[in-house]
Amino acid sequence: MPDLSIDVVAKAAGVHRSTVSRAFSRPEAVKRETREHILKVAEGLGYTMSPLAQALRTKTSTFIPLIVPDITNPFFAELAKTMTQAADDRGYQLLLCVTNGDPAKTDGYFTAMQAMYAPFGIVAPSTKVDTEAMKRFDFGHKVVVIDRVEGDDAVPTVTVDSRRGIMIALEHLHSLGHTSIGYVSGIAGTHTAQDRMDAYLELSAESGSAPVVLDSGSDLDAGTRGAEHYLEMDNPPTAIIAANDMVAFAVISALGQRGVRVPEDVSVIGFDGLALGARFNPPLTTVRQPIADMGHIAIELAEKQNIDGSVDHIVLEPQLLVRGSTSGPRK
Amino acid sequence: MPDLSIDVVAKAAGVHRSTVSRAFSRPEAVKRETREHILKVAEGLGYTMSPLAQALRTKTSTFIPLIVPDITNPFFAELAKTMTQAADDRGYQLLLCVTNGDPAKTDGYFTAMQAMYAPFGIVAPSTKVDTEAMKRFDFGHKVVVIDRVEGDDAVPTVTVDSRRGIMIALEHLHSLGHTSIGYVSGIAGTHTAQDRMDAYLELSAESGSAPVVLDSGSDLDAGTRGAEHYLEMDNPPTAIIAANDMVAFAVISALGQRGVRVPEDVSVIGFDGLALGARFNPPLTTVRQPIADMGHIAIELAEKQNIDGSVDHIVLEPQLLVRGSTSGPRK
DNA sequence: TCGGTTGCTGAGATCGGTTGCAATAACACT
DNA sequence: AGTGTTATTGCAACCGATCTCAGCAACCGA
Repeated sequence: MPDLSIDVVAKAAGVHRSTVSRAFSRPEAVKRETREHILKVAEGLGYTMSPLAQALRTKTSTFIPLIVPDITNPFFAELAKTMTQAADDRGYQLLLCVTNGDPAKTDGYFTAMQAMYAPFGIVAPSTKVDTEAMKRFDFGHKVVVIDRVEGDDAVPTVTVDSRRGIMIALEHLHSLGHTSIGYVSGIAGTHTAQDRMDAYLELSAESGSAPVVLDSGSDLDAGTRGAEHYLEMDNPPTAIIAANDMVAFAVISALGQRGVRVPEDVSVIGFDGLALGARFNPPLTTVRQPIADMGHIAIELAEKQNIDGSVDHIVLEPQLLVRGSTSGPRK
Repeated sequence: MPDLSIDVVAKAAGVHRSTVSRAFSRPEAVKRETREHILKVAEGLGYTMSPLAQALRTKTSTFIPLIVPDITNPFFAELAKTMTQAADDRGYQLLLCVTNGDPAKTDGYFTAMQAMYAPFGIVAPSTKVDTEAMKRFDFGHKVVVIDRVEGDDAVPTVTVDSRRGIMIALEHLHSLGHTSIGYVSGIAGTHTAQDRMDAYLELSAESGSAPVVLDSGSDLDAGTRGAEHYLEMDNPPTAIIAANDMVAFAVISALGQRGVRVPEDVSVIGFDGLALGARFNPPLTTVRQPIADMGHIAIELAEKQNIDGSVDHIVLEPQLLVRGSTSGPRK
């Protein structure tokens, strides 16, 4: 594969490099036939422009970093998937950056992002660590966050309405006849986790039933502990809301190992709407986040901000997704 | 953030650009004190070299593309996770490329990879499409494939021993007392899927029991169809081997919806060893692939090949991971 | 026929580094 | 002191594009 530079094409087409460059990046500035000829020659040679050289010169690239803490978490995986598509649709190239919760790595990715002249980046939920780093690198105006953020003002965000989601879950459970509804918390550090918990506490109180927090832990074992707590109770709730689908899985699994069946003995509802949930045993009823929309919107927000400097905060509506893990309470 | 180029540092340190360059990339070529001084100045300015400019000039970068068909599949997610780490350990930066099975995208990533001067790339399973593209782009000698490959010779591979894995599953099931063991196939197009199927067929025959292929389909619904098939049988097997964990999940889920319980009514064993399986209901017994090892080894293989041109084929041993989805056959 | 536009293309500097080559300094040896 | 090495550093071309500016031809109206 002979090295193909713009000069090679230029020579082959009998024009100057700058003309070739224009033929590609500013078509209207080149005479129609010249351009067509150049394009044909380039095509024949199998030439493509070097994104590196391009980025170096123009100080802007088409690389969009997506920073997630853990790609193993299906929520982030689905997000990554739809965002890859969304980015692609708009001519960007998504770069997945997995921090594994390591602040040093977050820092690393931010500097890399800077160095690669990424026009903007997307940060998925999103501990304080990440947002701090964001500011430190003066990226406040080039990042979209998929979560609510501390100083809500500086950076655009897209979130789903946590309170509404919990409300939907509660309503669903109420409508099935449940009155005693427990809660198991999710991954700590994120605002959404906190929001969901708060919403549960408030809405429970409002509806007159006492909140039962089975576990407020942060790690992946919250589900397991929540289940244990449930088993120890004299008068356990007849339904459980899990802060997210992964936790719901863990709860159901742990319960199952103790002989408690879902939904026969206790109903469980998740939060996320993972595709995986459809293949769980039983299929998981859950509050669905419009993940695909989030991806597209995040990119739109970023582009919009880059143009007119606007900082928007989009809040999406979650939806109820009824599958098999909820039913009426056991008599 | 003032633009930080090598010249800025050079001026600040009172030396020439080339000296700064050497201080970073060829330390031994600069007098100790000079280097230290430069590094200090750079540090103070918060300077980092531009990987872009560097790659452009040296025609080699530290970007390692990892090409996967679907990041939503937990197997690839786990692979991506460990490979990110492995790459990081060696000073590389992993770029996750998700093709969603789109050949055009695969092509796109390959050219991008070429343009970015990636020293090599990793392709995870891996339909014919991918391997063809590999050759088309003359990347045969710069790619490691995580799967077995057609013309096994040209490109280094790391795989786990499918036959051995199936054997382990079979042995486990036999030791529990099962004699009639069904099989549900996995995602098509990959060699590993074919290998596992073949191994099942052969080994079943050898052990004297007739193979029962519940579904040989390729898509994600193979599990569901397999379960349906099972339900229609007059004399269904007492255990099922699923070609991979995802399929196992689907099988158990579909079975569960029809009132068939695992492992009480039928045992199910998966293949992959996903962390997710531990939180399934019931926790999934499975044949574990050493995913983390695969990641590290893939990178080692690539580096080795880059140095001495060797093309190795590493085959790893799978392990049995007993959890809760298998037990003795129902009397 | 001449000054003024307009449209297109070529020259050459530049982005941020790398690197072969030359220049200088320092040191060893006869 | 004279000469040969060796260690450092500066110079300048180069990687593959982009972009401003200038040159040039065609075109317009008077």
